[in-house]
Amino acid sequence: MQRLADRGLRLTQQRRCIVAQIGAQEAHFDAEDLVSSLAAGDDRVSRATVYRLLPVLVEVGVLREVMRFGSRREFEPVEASEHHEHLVCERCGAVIEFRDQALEDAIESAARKRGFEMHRHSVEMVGLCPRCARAQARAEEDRS
Amino acid sequence: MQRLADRGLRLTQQRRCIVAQIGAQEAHFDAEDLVSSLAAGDDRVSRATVYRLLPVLVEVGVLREVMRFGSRREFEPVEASEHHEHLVCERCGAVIEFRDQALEDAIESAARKRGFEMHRHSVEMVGLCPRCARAQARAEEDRS
DNA sequence: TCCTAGCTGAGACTGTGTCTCAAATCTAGC
DNA sequence: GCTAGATTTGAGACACAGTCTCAGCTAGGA
Ligand SMILES: [Zn+2]
Ligand SMILES: [Zn+2]
Ligand SMILES: [Zn+2]
Ligand SMILES: [Zn+2]
Repeated sequence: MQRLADRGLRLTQQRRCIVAQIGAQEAHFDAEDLVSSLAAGDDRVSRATVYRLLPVLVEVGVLREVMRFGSRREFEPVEASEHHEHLVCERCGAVIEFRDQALEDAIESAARKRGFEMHRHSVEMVGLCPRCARAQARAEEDRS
Repeated sequence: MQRLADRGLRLTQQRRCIVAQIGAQEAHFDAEDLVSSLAAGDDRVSRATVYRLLPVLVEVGVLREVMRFGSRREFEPVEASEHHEHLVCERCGAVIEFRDQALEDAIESAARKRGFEMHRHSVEMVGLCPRCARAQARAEEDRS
């Protein structure tokens, strides 16, 4: 909230509700998640207001937009969650978050090497999580 | 085209046109790029047919879907384009493709370390390209 | 308290992608 | 080559995510 005030933005009741609701979300969420959570509660915040605030929160550094294959824009809080990358399981849909310093270093280095001033980055790995990889292997064994 | 026949899919005139048009595209393209390119030519292929074929081409391994921040689904050919990562400039919109073996190794290693069977991955770096970074620095100098 | 720039809500609008179904067409089998 | 029948197509309706408009409201400074 303070970040908003610092930019001369007003601390309206709606914005307080949205920010509070973001705190109650899972690590990843999208605008519709917020809209329905807010609708379920007693707070009255319109869809337009939610959609309007999210880019602002990215701008002031409260949220980060997450890269995706799907159709909805996804966000995650910047604070309270160290930067991390994502493993997405193709079979069960699980999203595993992880942090790997060697990988971060390699990314920084690749950007610097090309004269690029990197502001943010995102790595997404798609495949099979350990559990599904085992299940898959077992299924193939049975078939043969 | 052969990949389609192998799956028992028909080699229609429309599918030939679409595949040919994909060959004429830039490295990255989306469904609307194809629709308008085809409309400009003499080929008559409906939007629905283009949208229907793209997931099929991903399925048979001709295309790969690219992860993105934007709103349109993007694709790129699997063959004829070595795997690479992306630098996206926030200011001029340029997309710089690059390949970095150290980065690839770090990614492979991070996945293996977590028991993940990785099928594909995608790295997107967002910031300022060398040209825009210089322009930005110059602008800030002038202001002070 | 009053003033006003900034904010909000409702719903129209846009862009992207999917679905429906009658008509067209590909392919196998003759 | 012809025929039959399953697949594919095209046009437009539909669905979904997100943006915009504008009249009315409100936070917050004077
Ligand atoms: Zn899994
Ligand atoms: Zn995350
Ligand atoms: Zn640039
Ligand atoms: Zn690429």
